[in-house]
Amino acid sequence: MPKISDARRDARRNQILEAAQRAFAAKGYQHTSMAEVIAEAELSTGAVYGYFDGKRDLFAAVAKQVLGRRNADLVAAAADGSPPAPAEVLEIVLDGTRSEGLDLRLLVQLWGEATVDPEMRDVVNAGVKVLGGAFRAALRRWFEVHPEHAPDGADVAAENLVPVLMGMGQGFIFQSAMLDGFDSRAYLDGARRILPH
Amino acid sequence: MPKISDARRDARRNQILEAAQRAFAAKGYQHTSMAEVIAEAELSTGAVYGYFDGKRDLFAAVAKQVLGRRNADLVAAAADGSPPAPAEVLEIVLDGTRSEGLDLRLLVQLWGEATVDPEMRDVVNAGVKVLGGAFRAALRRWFEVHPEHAPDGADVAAENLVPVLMGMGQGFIFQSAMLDGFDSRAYLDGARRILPH
DNA sequence: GTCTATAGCAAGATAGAC
DNA sequence: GTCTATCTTGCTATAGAC
Repeated sequence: MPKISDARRDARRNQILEAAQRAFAAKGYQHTSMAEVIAEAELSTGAVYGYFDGKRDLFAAVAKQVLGRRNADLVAAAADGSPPAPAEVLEIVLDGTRSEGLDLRLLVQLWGEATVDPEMRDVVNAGVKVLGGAFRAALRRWFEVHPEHAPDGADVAAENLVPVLMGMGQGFIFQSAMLDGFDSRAYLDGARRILPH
Repeated sequence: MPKISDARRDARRNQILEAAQRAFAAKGYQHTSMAEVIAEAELSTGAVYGYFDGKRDLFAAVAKQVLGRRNADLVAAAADGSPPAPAEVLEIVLDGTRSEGLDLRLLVQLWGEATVDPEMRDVVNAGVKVLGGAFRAALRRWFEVHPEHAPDGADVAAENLVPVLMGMGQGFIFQSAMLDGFDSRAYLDGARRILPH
């Protein structure tokens, strides 16, 4: 039986998660000390360790939350109205990050960490799998309405397009986080030009 | 005046770089200690610090070498014969990494580090700039031969395609390094299908 | 130029009071 | 549940012999 209400516990947990997200985005996961996360959350060591096992656990939780929100965007947008075109699918997901003010460097840091940490790798794989499913479903619906772009059927067309469309999204994230003078409109224009429409 | 010949010095330097590349790829830049790099190179602390200022300097040098080789591949392939189609441009660069046996996780780690380390960020920006120039030149030549895909001229068509084509390459690198059961052929097939040809 | 040994520091996590 | 104080570990980089 918890000493404080579940609602209050959840609020604290969220307070810590949001502070961690800010801190990690600012200085990077690797270069952020627990002391900095704790200061950002305006709590004390003991309090934070009461909610999370440590720095890795905290980063994994932040990542899961972020990936979950991206997926929710796409599912919501695909559910109502006419199915979005491939380029629009990409824009929905990327716009979600922008409107949320998500620092895309955080995702690139997650990728880097996932290359050597199996726990993080699992988080990334799970995120890509879920998001990929949402991509596939949205594309399939669009190809059903546009059979002229799907000679072998909507299923096959969607299946073929998913990896490379996600790749274009990952490329956007990378370039946006990394390149001086990245032009997101030009990138999306280029994508629109080659994607079926 | 060097106490040992330049050739010998270069060989030592390369020995260290290759050891560092192996060590970083295996455990990740962040999680590799200098002691491990030194053991891999079969040298001693003092010897390694005689050639590099420290771990960061070493990683930057490894990254520059790798990016330089990728660029050389593309320049060489574009120079002779008929200009490669967009999908082929992508394949040339990605095949180069495979034939070299480069562990793509190394690049993803570089990206992660570059989000927080200005020196690494400069390395990545310089690499993308050079490689982007090679992409642009190759695409321009192809569009000149295929004006039906370039209504506004070869220059504009190439300019528009470069960011998203590089993005597809970055997506490939990410997925290849990260996803369980990544199918590189399926990815490239999907790319070929949407790219002009 | 290369070696061994170690100084010196940063930071993740814990112990115990309240 | 939350706080302060601190313990412990691991690692980068240097100093000095050969």
